[in-house]
Amino acid sequence: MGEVGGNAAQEQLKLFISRIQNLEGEKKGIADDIRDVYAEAKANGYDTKAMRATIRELKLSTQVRQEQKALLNTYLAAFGISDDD
Amino acid sequence: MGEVGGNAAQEQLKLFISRIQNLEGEKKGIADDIRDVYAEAKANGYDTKAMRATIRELKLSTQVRQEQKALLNTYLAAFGISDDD
Amino acid sequence: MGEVGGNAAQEQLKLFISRIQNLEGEKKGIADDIRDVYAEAKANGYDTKAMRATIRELKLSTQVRQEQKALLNTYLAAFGISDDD
Amino acid sequence: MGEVGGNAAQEQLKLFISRIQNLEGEKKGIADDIRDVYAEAKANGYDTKAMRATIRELKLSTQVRQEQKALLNTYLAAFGISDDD
DNA sequence: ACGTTTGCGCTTTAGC
DNA sequence: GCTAAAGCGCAAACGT
Repeated sequence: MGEVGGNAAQEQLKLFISRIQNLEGEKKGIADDIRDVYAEAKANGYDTKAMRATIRELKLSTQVRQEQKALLNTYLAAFGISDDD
Repeated sequence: MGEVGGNAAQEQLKLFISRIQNLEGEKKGIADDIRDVYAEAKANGYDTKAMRATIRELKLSTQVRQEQKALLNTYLAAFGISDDD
Repeated sequence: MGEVGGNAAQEQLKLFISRIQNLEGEKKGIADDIRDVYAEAKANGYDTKAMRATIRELKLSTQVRQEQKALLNTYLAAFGISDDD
Repeated sequence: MGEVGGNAAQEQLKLFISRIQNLEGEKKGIADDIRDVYAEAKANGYDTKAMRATIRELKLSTQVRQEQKALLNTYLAAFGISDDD
């Protein structure tokens, strides 16, 4: 009669996994969209390699800025100075 | 006169890059959601490593899985190890 | 008027960092060597993916390996799939 | 008489894997050395977190410089200009 | 000492 | 098919 605990746990597990699979599907869809944009840009005569390099550089620059800020905070912390910003 | 072709092209390029950056942002958001689900599952007592392995296995076709295992067993045999446990 | 303690400390710090950087360089060199061996094996017709899997299995103790497989099978059972093939 | 091809191949495989395992052992040794240097620095009163941040920043700066150069070359190539440097 | 969080290495995937 | 880059998993490191 009714479900045993083991089955309930199994159902919950299946639910978690189902959610993840759905999200992975969405993620793949987004990746496909990105491919499409690159293809469209290429069809309009743009150099996709240069575009990718540009995007990468923009991302890296942001990272460096964040890292420098973090580094400063680390130094301040090392000297017991609060770094509330 | 108005805009020269070069400027229009630049605007179009910036638009393409902007679209890609937005999509990459969305993709990252989905990835974060997936991480959250794993975290929630972990909080409910599930082993996330085994969950990941499960999802991987479900994704793999039976044929591919068997081929991979067969080759691994062939290589392990060189060390006198059987993986049939 | 000799060196102040601050400078000596700075020199010592630079030395520590230099040692670490050198060691990291060596470590990267070893990693490159490993890549080379895989490349050589591939050139000789071996499947590097299976080789990596083999090395991983050899590293794992039998007990741990069996525990992992048992848990995976438990999870797969929720989907009515047996991994005994 | 002599070895059959299969055995010879097995021996070669074992050799490749053995070489990789040795290199991985060396790599681990280097990693341990790095840990030791950090421990020694810490024992001398230095802040290891700040040290790690410093080393990371130095590495990242180098990466950015290389990426910028690569980006320039990509642009030059996109305009059909040779980038021999 | 443990749990959390970040960095590093590997795996996989996409482009050429 | 190969090379390179991005994403992910794991393990060590920090803070509590």
